[in-house]
Amino acid sequence: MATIYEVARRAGVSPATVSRVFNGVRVSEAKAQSVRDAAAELKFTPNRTARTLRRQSSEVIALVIPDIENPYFTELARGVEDVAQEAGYSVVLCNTDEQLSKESTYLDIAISENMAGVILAPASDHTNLDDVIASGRPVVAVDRSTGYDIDGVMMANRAAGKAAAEALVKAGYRRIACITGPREIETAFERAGGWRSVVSQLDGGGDEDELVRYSTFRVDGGRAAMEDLLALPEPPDAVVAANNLMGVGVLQVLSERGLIPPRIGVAVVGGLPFTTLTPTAVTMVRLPARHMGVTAARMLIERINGDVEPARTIVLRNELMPASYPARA
Amino acid sequence: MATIYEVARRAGVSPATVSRVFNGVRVSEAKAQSVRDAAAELKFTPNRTARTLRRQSSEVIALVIPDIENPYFTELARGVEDVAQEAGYSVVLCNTDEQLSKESTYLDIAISENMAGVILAPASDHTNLDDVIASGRPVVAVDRSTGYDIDGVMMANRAAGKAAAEALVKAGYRRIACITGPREIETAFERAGGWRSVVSQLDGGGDEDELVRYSTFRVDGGRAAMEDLLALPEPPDAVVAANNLMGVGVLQVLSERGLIPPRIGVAVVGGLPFTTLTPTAVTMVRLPARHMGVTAARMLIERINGDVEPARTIVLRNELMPASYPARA
DNA sequence: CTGAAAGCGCTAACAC
DNA sequence: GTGTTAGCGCTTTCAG
Repeated sequence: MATIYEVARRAGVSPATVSRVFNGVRVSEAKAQSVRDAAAELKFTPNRTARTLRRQSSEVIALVIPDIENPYFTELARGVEDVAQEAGYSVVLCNTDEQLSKESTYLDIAISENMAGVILAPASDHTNLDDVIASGRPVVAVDRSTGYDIDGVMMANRAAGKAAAEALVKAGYRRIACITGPREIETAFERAGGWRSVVSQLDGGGDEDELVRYSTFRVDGGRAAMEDLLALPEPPDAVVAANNLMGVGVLQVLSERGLIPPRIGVAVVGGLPFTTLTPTAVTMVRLPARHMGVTAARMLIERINGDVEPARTIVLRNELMPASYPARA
Repeated sequence: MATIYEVARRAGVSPATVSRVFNGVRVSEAKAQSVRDAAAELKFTPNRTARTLRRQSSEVIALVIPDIENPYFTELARGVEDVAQEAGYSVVLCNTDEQLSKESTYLDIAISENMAGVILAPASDHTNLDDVIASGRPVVAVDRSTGYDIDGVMMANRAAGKAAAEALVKAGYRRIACITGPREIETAFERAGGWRSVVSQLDGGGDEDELVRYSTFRVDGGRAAMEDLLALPEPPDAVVAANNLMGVGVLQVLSERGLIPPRIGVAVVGGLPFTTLTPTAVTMVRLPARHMGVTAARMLIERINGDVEPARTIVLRNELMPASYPARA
């Protein structure tokens, strides 16, 4: 790879001038042109590593997410990417697998690679951000909050859980279970909280603990929990799935057993990705994942550009897509 | 962030010794210990940017894929990631959106960030790898080939298309269409080729051009093509979808029109991700995406470690999951 | 085994 | 406007 020095020699200018041309600093048109020509002939591309070392900051931002195979997070990633690209940043995607150790490795890398900033969907509420914050890099939390005083973009999780449960109540179900993610994950806990606030008002209130299941935020987690609920002496007549993948798992189990909605009521928080034959009798509470990514990326870039306002948290509204029920059985 | 010099001073040794400790070069145990202590007290983390600049190579590998929202590619990414992590590399994921311009930007970045290597699923067969190859970085192609003499891991695409079509023939269908991706994408073309080799043998052979559709490798692409086929004066009685997302689109359209398989036969190359209620009457030709990622990552790491054998291409076998048909109508 | 010192490629004062 | 120069933090000869 050619360096700035070779370009400079060929163009008959100093290395500094070459640097200026590539950084949009004013240079006489004649010299600028000969630099561009020389650069083209040598196929010169500025070495980002050197630039980063010198500037103490790179043009890449880290997006750290817990599950790259979850379409919710890839949609989020698209949002981040589109905004970042626009602003001249590239995005590196880091998958933590919900593990604190992987998360902390990636955070270290973000620091030691001098990345411009990080957008983080924390693996748990024990995530340690001391170092990255001490390093001065801006961090924005997405999807889940952190306990630190930093920017964040969240979903209205409680409201989403509530809306899901209410839709089922309105449809006439009375024994409504909830399948959610691990207690340590805020979104899981909050969505279940929304559900709880609804079912505790029902006639049969008081059964909540019997009807909630904490599992993994994945398809198999939803499956296992649903099977468990069906094995109850008095199984539920409806269920709220607290995320998209769990919703898929729930529907898989139900359809295997011929309990297709509305036989058993189903509401899911999040969309059902790539569905082919979804029963229309499923309520969805759509979460604007892409929008969350866009918003977070914009905030981060403002911070990178020197914004020093106090930390903000933005809560995104979700959208209820009520089930349409077929003629009543 | 502390530097190697501060650690050195505190430990009473030279910077070189600190460097040695962090690079596993032999140093007397006494000094090593005091370096470790000093580093811990100062919370020292080696600056990767500086190391990269000096070494002319970083510990990150680029994975460049055309669609991060396609579960096929995220599954591939997981495979890559697991192997890379194991070997001490981190993976940065770059999404090209099937656009050559984005692809070439990311390739440039990989070079100018001195990345250790790149795994690339080319956006088209016009992908230009001159620069990255000239830079000496190893490149492994996945999913699609490149026209360059480099390592690659591919699916048996023709065989997959053939198997899909054959399964439909065996099930008794005779007018079998094919919905595939853009002609410029090798996998699209090859899978269609497999289908063609089967249907051209049928009684009604000769209709192939009428029954093939080239569209985008996405859900809406599959939808549009399926609708188009159904509008034919003599619509097909079955269809091969050349990738997972197109398969989803096809099934969506069919189920909206009450043409659920086996009313119309469907075979899809790739899995149907996150399905809830898939008719059992759908044939799938499973593609081992994760395995492709694992294999590619291993090859790349061997190259990074100095392997100079001639380029190899590995073709992965797919797995036919035949439809199970309900009692005949 | 250890230290001194050069330099990876670039940018940003600082002088002119 | 432009050139000179001093590092950014690290690794790696080269001596000792």
